[in-house]
Amino acid sequence: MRAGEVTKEKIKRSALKLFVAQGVDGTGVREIAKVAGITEGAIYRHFKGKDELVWELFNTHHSDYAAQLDALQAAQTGIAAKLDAMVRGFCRFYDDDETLLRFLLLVQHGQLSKVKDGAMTPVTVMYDVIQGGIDAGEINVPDANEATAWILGILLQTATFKTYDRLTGPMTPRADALVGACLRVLGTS
Amino acid sequence: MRAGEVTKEKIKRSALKLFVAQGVDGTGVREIAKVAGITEGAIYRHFKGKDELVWELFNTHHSDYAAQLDALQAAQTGIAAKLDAMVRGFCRFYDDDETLLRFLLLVQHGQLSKVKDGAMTPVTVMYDVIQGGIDAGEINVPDANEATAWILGILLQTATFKTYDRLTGPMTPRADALVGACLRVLGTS
Amino acid sequence: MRAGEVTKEKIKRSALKLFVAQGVDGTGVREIAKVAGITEGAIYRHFKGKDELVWELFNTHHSDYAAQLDALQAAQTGIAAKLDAMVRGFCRFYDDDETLLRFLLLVQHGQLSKVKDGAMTPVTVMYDVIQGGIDAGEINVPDANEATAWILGILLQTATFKTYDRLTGPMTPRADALVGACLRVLGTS
Amino acid sequence: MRAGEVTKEKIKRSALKLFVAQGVDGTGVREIAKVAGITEGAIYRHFKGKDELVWELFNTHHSDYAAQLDALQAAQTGIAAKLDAMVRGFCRFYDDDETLLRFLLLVQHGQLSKVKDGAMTPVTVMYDVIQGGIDAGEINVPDANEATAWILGILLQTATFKTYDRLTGPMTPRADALVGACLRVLGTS
DNA sequence: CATGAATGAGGGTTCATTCAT
DNA sequence: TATGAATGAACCCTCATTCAT
Repeated sequence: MRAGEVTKEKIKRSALKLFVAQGVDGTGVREIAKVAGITEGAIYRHFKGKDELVWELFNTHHSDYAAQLDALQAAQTGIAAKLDAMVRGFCRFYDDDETLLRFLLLVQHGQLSKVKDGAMTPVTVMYDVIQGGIDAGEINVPDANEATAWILGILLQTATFKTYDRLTGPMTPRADALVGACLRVLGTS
Repeated sequence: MRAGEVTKEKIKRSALKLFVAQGVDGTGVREIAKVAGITEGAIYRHFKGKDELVWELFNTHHSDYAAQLDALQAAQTGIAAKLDAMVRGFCRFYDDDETLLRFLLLVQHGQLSKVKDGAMTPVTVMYDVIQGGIDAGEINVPDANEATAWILGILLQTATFKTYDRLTGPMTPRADALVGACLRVLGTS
Repeated sequence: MRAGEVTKEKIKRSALKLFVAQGVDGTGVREIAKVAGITEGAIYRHFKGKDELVWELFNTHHSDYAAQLDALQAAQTGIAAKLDAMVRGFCRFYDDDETLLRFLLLVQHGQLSKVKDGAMTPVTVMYDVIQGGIDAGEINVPDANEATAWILGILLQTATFKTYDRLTGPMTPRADALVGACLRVLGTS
Repeated sequence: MRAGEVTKEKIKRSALKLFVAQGVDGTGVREIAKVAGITEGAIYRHFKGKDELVWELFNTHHSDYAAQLDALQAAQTGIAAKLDAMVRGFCRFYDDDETLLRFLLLVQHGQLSKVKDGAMTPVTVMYDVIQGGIDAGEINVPDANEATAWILGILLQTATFKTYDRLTGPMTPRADALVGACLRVLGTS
């Protein structure tokens, strides 16, 4: 890894932590630099500006998560198996890098509109799986979009409760319960 | 309503709209004043500062929502009826004042820690109902907190999807489907 | 004069002096504020930004000078009398507010392109007078534009020499000599 | 020409173009380097800093122009012939390298004070010629300095008009007219 | 009660320059 | 020699807040 790359990674890590703790608007470039152990100006060698830093942080991982979720579901057959794989994947992602996942949830409001239409996102991956289940007659819900909201809501609010300390400990042990909840909500037999 | 009260309400309404559209940090006092049709300085006659404005906006309605939800569930007997009333109430709240509900979701991260311990919130109301259902043997879930996350997730993510235009139209027509989803996820017989 | 107007004038005067002494790019907003006896932020209540300050300073006086020169020539008949009036006017302007005139010369490069086409400027006023003299057969030069450059060159370079201290004392006593030079260069009989 | 010299010339040419187009303060070292096809740091191997680059650019050519003008006038006898040679020389200089001449006009404000007293400059060359004409009784003007301003004004403002596109085409075809104007303004018979 | 001028701290960003590689 | 990462000061500008009017 080149010298510059190390700095860039330090900037990204520091920014991530601060953004999660204080929000994007609440975090200054000066502060990011200080935590990264460099000076403000150095950030601008690696990013065109604060906006680009936020966007790169979001887009890289958002796309990556989508791709990983998609790979997990594609390896399975049937809605139950696909959902099982995705939920477990989600829990693993969370436990691997909680800060990153919280960041993605935090900034999606501002960044999601920049994602180009038709791009694969965690939401579209989930939607496609559910729509597939409907088409195959495996689940019985009136609308795939609505059902997608339910599944994502169950997963994300569980994660959110951990943020507020209403739930503690890692996510992975909760995977079984989450899979059960998701299958029930979708009305699988 | 006194003259001063009218101004105060204008400030609160303007702030609410702007906060939802641009975020709290992204909205300046100058801008709030302009939309309210007054000047910056006048705001400080009604609020100690921007923070207090945000807090008053949050806490008033947050408590109010909690109280209303609690009244709705208290009037019913049995988990199914209680949940039905609360979900329909939530949908009505959303349709009545979408901006307000979005605001509460938006700022909860920063404000929730200021809510004094033991206070009644929408979350605690929902938790108590679910815990009651568990105690009464009406539902079969391992942990009331976890189940609370599921129910809130289903409701809030549905609202969130409306924000992103993945779902359209009012919430109330979706109440039946939401009640069904919630009951299934809780494993009621 | 309202309180705010006083401050605005102080800002404009301070900026003018500093711009002339150090150039526009070489003068910071902080410095302007300090010389004006206020803080940086106060400047932005009176001007949208540094650019607007420069533009207002330039355009106001540039247009004003043009109008005054035009009035002076319009009151006279014949190229000789018109030129005489304009040259004396120029000398008076210079002696009245040397800083202002130097500023106009200094920034014209950057600002002149913002002047809307067809607007009256000192250059167009002079051009019109000379073109009139050509049409009337009073002077014998091949091209009005070229002759306009000569006249303006004589006047402005004389002013420039004062900036470099190659010439000293007020301009007005030089008016006779300047008028003579201008008439000779135009080939009046 | 050594390899290093080639780079140095590229830097000087790039800087010249950018300075003329954007001003000295408006042009960054980073930008100069990019246009020259090198990196920022490399500039500092050839120049102590930006100031030295500007100064070297100015002084070299300013002195050179003075020397060339002086040689031209020295080869002639009589004010008329000397002036004729200098004006034609000026036109040739302009047509040969317009960018360079514009640069000299642009930065003279800031750099002229660094020229050591007694040094030969285009201004002093012109002054000496005119003073010589006065002493010889060939021209009749009250003050050599004033007359120098007139002659330089005629020449430089003509060049300036070309910058503003009020005059177009090369300078050389205008030489006859310029010589005529200069001789008239000096009152030669 | 309301105004809007002013403050002072901080925002994101660019700059000329230095220096390890 | 040349690179480009890094510095640190300065840039223009916006902010929440105060206060004389």
